[in-house]
Amino acid sequence: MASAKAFLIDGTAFCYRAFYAIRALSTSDGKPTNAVYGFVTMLTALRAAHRPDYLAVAMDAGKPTFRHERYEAYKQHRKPMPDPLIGQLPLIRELLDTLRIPVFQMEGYEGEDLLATIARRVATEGVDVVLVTGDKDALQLVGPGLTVYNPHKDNAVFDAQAVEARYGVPPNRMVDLLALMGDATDNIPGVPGIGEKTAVGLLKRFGSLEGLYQRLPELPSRSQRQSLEASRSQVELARDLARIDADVPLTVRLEDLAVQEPDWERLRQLFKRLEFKRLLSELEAEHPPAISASTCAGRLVTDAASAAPVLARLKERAPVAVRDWWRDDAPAAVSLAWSAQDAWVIPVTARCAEPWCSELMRELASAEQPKLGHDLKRLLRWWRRRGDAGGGIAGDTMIAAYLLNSAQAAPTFPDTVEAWLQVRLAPVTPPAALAEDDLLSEQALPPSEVNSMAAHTGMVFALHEALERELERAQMRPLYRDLELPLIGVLADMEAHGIAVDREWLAAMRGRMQTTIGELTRELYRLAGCEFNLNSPKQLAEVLFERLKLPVIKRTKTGPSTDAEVLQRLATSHPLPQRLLEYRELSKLVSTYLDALPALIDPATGRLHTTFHQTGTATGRLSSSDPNLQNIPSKTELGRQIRKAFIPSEPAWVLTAADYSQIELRILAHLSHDETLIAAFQHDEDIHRAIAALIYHVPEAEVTPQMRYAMKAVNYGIIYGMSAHGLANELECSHEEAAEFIAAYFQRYPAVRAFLDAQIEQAKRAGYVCTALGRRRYIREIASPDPAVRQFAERMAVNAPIQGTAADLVKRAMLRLSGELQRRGLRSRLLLQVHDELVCEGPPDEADVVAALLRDTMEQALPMAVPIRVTLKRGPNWLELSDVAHS
DNA sequence: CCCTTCACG
DNA sequence: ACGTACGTGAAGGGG
Repeated sequence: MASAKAFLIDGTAFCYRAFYAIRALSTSDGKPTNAVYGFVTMLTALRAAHRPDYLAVAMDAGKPTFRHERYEAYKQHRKPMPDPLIGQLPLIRELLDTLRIPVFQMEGYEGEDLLATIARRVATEGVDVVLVTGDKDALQLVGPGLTVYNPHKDNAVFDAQAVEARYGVPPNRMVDLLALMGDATDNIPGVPGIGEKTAVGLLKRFGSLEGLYQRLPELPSRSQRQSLEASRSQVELARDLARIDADVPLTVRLEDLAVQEPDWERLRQLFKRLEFKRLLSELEAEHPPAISASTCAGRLVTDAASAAPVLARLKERAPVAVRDWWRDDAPAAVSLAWSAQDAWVIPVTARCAEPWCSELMRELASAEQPKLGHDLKRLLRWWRRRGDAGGGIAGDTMIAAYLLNSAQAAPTFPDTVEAWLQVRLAPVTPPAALAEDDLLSEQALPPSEVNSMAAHTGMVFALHEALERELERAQMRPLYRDLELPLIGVLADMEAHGIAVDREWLAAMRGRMQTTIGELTRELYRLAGCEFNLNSPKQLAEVLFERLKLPVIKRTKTGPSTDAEVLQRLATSHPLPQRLLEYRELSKLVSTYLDALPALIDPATGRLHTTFHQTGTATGRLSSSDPNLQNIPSKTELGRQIRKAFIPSEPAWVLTAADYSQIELRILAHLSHDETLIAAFQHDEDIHRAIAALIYHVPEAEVTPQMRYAMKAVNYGIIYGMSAHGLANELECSHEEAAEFIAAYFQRYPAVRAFLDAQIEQAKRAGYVCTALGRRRYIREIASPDPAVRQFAERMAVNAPIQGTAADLVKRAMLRLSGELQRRGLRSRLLLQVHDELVCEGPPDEADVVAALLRDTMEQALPMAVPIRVTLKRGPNWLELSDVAHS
């Protein structure tokens, strides 16, 4: 049997090698990682190739050693270690610790001294030692059972024979050789006129340095004699310096060096932190994320008897952690925990109808029962639909995590736990994969799954605590507690109630449009001279630009563009583009709305139930999906007809829609404190006209529609962080003209300029910008060296506080409105939010009260330096709305 | 799954 | 050398 192998690595040399071998790498926040990366890959390669039984790494202490004391110039010419490498040393230490590889380091000694010392101890136990280093000094240690391996020089392994073959002297004479010929890396000069060849020759003849000096007169060459004589003391010093000290006072036991299983979980965390994506995925492929938190034993609730203690706990009304496990549109199981050790799993689907389960759900849903969870809106919506009251949300980790990092859309619960608690939760087999009929059988819901679910649930408390602490630090607790948390219930109600639609109207529209689409299709084929897929931009491009030889106006990443702007321009040279625009408008309406909406009507209610996403945007806005009810057409007459399908849910009821008027501009005036802009709003007239009058220096009455249009574009440009180029594009004017508009605007509104600059400044300084209610958007790209990326970040920094404050405002209005509707016992209810618009329905006799409430809650949502105005309309559907007179 | 296009504010 | 306002979601094509 081959004897065991110990690989002892010169860590400092390894670091240098890794640092210079790997191109600059860094994490997204700019911390260099190339040396760590190189260290990992080199070490992995070494282990894979040689499968050592023992491993150790020795590092220089970075402090003067006995060598410096004896020789001032020792290594003095060496440049200090580069800062980016120094910065990575702690990470490399952490890496080695995680890999469970022992690291030796001692003041006053170099790594090689430690390696030699360890090697000597280890060798006595019959283990073959391999020193991993590129330093020639180490060759002096070579002997029986000890070789030197330089992985970067042809994988050369030096045993005694190889040393002699390469250097012409045995290992124990290497110090003599190095002293004679010098060693540039250590700043040791050597003897003038004596190079490697001569030095080897001398040592062969005289045996050793000592022998050489004793028998110096025997040397025939006078010049060599003189040179050696003159540098004798220096050569002897060099020899002593080169001699590795294998007697470092250090305790080491062989078993400490035994190769161990790395701490995979910590290694995963480290790779993740360092953003080593490839290494991370390779690691996860071989070592799936560790299961943790499995100490939590969950108890299964399957009948009235096992439900009794849970019911009793619920009656105490202590905060409870809740997690829900969904199959399709209903929770397959709900798990509860009062502490990490006190968790219960209730399979819901199978037992939903039984009284004990209904009672549990009712107690849990109760507004009196404080609940902590992750995306509680989903459960709340389900409870509302079942007729349970629903409420009592004491915390939601999804919302809290979103407020702390709105850049990342809706992270899952395990991801959030991992990000904040550095714990990887064992995956739970989705109950959807479990048997439909019987969730209660051992096979369908094995104890390991129950325990995993319990572990997740128990983790809610710790996660929420960590998030709340951070919210407190970021001064977002009021935003969280007083706005976002209570909004969950409002949104759940809106979703659960849904909005009624007129199927017949949608079907009739669809029929009409299909006919037109058929006609258009035939005509388009005729105009093209061939049949092609009208929905394929690629095939269309071929027809337009190759077959019809029309000019390419602009390009996308993949080919010539065929978007509406391009087609509009081509329309003057050929009839096809115009027809295609018409086709596109119709096919968009049919596929996105007329086909999709009826399919999403809930058969149980006959209504559309959108999902509002409270954590979907970077700015604080809501988003809506399945279906998206925030992008129902309004701009073209044809598209607007779709709105006629949105109707009240009771006969004779009315819809009331309330729109903020120029909300973002008003917010800009408020946030910038620009007196001129504030005054313009206080006069409460057509703001674009008023601003145009100021910029063009004409009386308001003489502002032309073109002037007003241009000012409107400039106003929106400001909100979007405009560039002269963008504005020129929008206004179809020259770059110079656009620049003049902007200059004139900022001259008129200097505080606006200052405000915009301050946002960019704030983003640069703090890394984030804030809304009126303290909502943050982190903008890391603001420091990007790439000007395009940076400018994009600057526009985000300008836009986010404005768009986000508008979101704050409308959310507050929703909250108050919903509270008032409830408090007054009105039957009217809030149905939709479309960013700056709220839509309600209710009986006609409540319509005036509702209109007044909408106006009041929306206009008074936050104290502002400018008046906030709301336009109110009502009618029998979302299309046919008439103005509500100002009361 | 990514891209393009287009619906909204 | 290149594309240019901010924020979304959905559909359809194509690799």
